[in-house]
Amino acid sequence: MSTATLEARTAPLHYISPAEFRARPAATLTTLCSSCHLKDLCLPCGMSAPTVERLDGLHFGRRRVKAGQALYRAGEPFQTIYAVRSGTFKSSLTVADGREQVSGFSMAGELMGLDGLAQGRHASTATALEDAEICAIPYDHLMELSAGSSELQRVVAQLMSREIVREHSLMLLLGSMNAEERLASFLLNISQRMKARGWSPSEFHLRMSRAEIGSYLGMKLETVSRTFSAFVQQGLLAVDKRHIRILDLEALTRTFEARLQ
Amino acid sequence: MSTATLEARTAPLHYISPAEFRARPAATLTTLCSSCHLKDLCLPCGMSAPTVERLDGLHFGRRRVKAGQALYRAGEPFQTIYAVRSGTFKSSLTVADGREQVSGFSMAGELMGLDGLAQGRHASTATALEDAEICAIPYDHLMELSAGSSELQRVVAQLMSREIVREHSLMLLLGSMNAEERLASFLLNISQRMKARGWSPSEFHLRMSRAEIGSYLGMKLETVSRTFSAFVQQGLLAVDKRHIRILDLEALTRTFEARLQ
DNA sequence: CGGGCAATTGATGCCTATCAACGGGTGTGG
DNA sequence: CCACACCCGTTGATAGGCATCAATTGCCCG
Repeated sequence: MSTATLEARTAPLHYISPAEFRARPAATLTTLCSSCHLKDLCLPCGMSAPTVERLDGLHFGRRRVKAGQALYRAGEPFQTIYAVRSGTFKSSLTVADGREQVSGFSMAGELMGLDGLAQGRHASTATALEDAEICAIPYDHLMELSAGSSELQRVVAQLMSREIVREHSLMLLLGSMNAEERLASFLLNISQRMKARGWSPSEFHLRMSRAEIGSYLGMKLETVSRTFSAFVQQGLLAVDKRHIRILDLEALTRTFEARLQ
Repeated sequence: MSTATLEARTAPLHYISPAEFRARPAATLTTLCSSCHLKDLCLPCGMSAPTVERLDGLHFGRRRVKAGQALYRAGEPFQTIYAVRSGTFKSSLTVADGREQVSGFSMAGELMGLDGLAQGRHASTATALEDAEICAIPYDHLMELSAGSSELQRVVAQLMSREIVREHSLMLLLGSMNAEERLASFLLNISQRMKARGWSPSEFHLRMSRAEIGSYLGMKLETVSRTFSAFVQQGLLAVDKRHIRILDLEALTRTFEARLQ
């Protein structure tokens, strides 16, 4: 881990404030969806070519976010949704005493911030787990544009609905699975998302700590660690810290489905 | 409980199929949002008067749903969202073996079915817990109308975002609260929703079984029952089956906040 | 009156949280 | 340059909370 990374991860919670972050001079780099290598994963996914070209008119600003920095924080005014270009983020909910619950992880091509629309303020905090780059999508502009395009309107609505469905499955997990099922489910999900991005689905590097995985899965970090060890002993995985190799995908899937049949 | 109610609740899962249900002749009764007594809770909430009048043009169909009937089922094509006019619904996710996990309860003025948009098919099943009445809102028509009204567009998007935020808090509950905190949280939530509807916030009748509450809160029905008994012993509640009286709201709130400070 | 379901309560065991100790890696400061 | 602090991850011992199995009551209805 680089010096900058460690500094940021261990700093009092955020390295520079998001307000400060956004106060920077406007990004000089902008992105065109039509020529983006992520267009099959990201906002344009499922759109017709003409509609994607309309998106180009918005010239989404690109920004870098260093590991440990917050992209936005719960309570801040909502104006922008974000698409991950590179790197990994965690979204977390903060409760009164400052403890956090991780509500999701976001990888390249995934959108963040849709939960801010309800109250006009961000409902969660997005933190980079490694140096990352994002597209900033001004929500107002996107709405104006989609007023003139039923297709764009549909896609945006679908994205929000997909977020609801995603949370459904997390509720299933938190409500009715045991530790092994939870971790298996998590690993299979990561594996699929890696595959969709052209990476190996069977060997990857986790960007989050055991504590962050545990928070996401509703268990303690020690239990996460023990469950990893159990999977290794069962011959399902090879684990070296955050480096994971899936040795027996079918058995892992069976573990995950233990409660589903 | 009426004969019809019991019949329906104990029938092999649904009394008449939703397909059959929807194949009925078009409802003769339609509803105007502008003159609806629920307009401050429901879809029109937060809209300007002119926009609400535009909604009137859609003439939402009204339908009755008997206790135990499914309004829609997971996997069915998505065309319509629904607003509860009267009665209570549960939304549930079904896993492979037929077991269900309750993902929410809906009361008068609340919308259901927004999760169906993601895949074009309903992601959950909505079942009436008592005889109920709903407004059927054709999603296509709503989209057409909102293309011409940025205000309507905003409200619909906010409704979806609100659903995401609602699920956030359920994730917090499932991920980090113990049995007493979960049940306290549930009761306080019901209490607030009762109050918003002009009913007593301190004395009400639950429409769902202990098993349904347990499924929603990620615990077993026996634990729900025991936790109710514990609250009675602590003087927080009076409980007679499904009839609940909150005796010490502050203490209940403290229980709920035990993990939040 | 008997069958079936909802709810309650008791006894027991398991899963996971909790507390604790240790090793490895990395940055810091004497 | 090395001792030290700190964080991350792992593993062990123990305790506690909740699931599980089981029995009972009350209620509704056939």
